[in-house]
Amino acid sequence: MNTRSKYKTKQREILLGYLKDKSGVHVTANDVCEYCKNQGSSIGQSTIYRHLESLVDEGIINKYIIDANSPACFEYVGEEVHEDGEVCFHCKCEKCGKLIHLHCDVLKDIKYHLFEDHKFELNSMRTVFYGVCEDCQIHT
Amino acid sequence: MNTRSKYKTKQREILLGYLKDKSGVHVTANDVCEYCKNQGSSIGQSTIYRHLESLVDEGIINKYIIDANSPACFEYVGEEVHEDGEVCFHCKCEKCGKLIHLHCDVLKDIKYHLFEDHKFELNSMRTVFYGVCEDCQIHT
DNA sequence: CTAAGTGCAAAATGTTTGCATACTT
DNA sequence: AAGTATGCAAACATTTTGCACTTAG
Repeated sequence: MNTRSKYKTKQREILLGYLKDKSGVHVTANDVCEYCKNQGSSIGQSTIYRHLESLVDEGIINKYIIDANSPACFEYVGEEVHEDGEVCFHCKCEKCGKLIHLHCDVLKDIKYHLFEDHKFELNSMRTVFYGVCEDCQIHT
Repeated sequence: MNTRSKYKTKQREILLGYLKDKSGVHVTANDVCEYCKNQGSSIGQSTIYRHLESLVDEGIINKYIIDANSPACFEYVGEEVHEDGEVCFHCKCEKCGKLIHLHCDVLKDIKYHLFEDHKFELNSMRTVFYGVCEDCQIHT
């Protein structure tokens, strides 16, 4: 469980830089692999997985598990502490599998409503809306 | 994607019966396997997975993914037909595992909002809100 | 009779682990 | 020098798939 990293290595810098650069976007372990490959500075997948785990542990990135058979997604959330405010939702298309990332004020109200009226403290990080995305509604 | 079952088979009956019996409890694909084995009427694992998928598709059971490396959990939520207007949401407590059913007008608006503003057609049967229930907020 | 369901074993997937080597401090 | 980090390949666990066979309607 205690997987925090202690040394500053080239691999960690590259990985963290990439994640930071992709702030607000979902990134899979494989995306990182690909990126590194294309950069010439390839990083072993075990190293990538190990760092991703550390970073989640350290609270620098978040991990989202959308579906059993899709790869987990990671997202940079920063090294600063995040107080309240930040509410982010995910929509998963049941047809094409696309993952849509929503930062929306109206949706923030859901969290408030659930808590006030239903005494349910929503974990918006983990909650995923299933449905059909725009593209798939057309191509039916 | 259209995996609804059309025939009534012995295997489906056994599986559904077991799930119904375990209402309110988490059940993994493996649990079903074990149960069947112990009942003498063993069912192939592919059949189990295929039925579980159908049942999720039909909205009779819900699927919960807790962690990438743990098996998915399933839970019976009922066979009643939900008419078009009926929007029903489920809240799952991350601590005690309790499943809460919500019929709420405010929540209906979410569906409308997602469609109007994000062009996303929500499947409310399949969407689960994760969070912490009232009881578990107190006992922390 | 036909379409759907079954079950086995093999494949696929995403992730983790063992271990020898290389790097940080 | 000592403790970490790395990377490969092999191991893992869960879930899916191909295919021949059976069964429900």
